[in-house]
Amino acid sequence: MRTQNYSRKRQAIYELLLSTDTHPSADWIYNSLKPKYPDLSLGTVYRNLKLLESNGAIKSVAVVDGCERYDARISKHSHFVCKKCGRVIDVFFTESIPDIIDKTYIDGAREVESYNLIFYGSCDKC
Amino acid sequence: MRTQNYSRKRQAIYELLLSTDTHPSADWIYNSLKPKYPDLSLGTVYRNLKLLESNGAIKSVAVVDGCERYDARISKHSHFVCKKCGRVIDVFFTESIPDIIDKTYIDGAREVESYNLIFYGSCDKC
DNA sequence: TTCGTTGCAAACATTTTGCAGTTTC
DNA sequence: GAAACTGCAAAATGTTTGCAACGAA
Repeated sequence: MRTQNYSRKRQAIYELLLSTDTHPSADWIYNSLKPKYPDLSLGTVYRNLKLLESNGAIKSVAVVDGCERYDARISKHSHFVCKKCGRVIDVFFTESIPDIIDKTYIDGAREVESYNLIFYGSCDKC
Repeated sequence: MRTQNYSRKRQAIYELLLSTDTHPSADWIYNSLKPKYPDLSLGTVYRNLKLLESNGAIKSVAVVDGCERYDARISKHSHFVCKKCGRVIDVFFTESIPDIIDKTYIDGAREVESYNLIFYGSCDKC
């Protein structure tokens, strides 16, 4: 992690991500914070998302319609993506899945650092 | 599936995807076929990838460094993505994973159509 | 002859970046 | 005061699209 000062806007981005379970995109975050931070720029949102991600504070959980979607809950869980409306829903699966996945042997991999399991379909609001 | 004529270039794209296990990007396909099809255009590659995908002939298996990666082997398997070099490796996991995943209950989903499990890390060539 | 397919280039959308000014420590 | 952070706008990137010509049936 590179040295880092306190930043009011980074804090706001992180807290917004913590407060929602909608797994927002950069644009959604920008529009949500803009009323409270009128001088916020989209570039700052992108820069801070990258920074928070490299810190391990947040994760990119999916790319929906070409937009990266983020989550501040970094506990092991998975996601369901609605192909119609783009909604991203948390999936807290049974213990056995991480166990089995962790034991999966992968020919050609030196080190497996993480995995991402995404379900696709249509949600109950569509 | 919408009505469709025979197309020599679409055929070539599909056969190229069948013949490799590198899970290529549109650009890689374009550059590979360009010598044999000098008048091939990148737009045609993109159009045919979308078409083949909507036909179910191929699948998008991952987005690596912002590039969609495709696979013509549509049997149930998973992938490992090297975060350093971008290599995508097939992962043929044990029977139990699909079983358990198929049984996962997802609150908020009406219908689960598919899932995608991607591992990340570094490969043995990096 | 009809309609799917293509090359080409322009358009598009998301994300990144250079720079000069501001904030944090 | 040094270094991190930011707004702004321009650039970069991967992908899509309009159109006129071409090819398949």
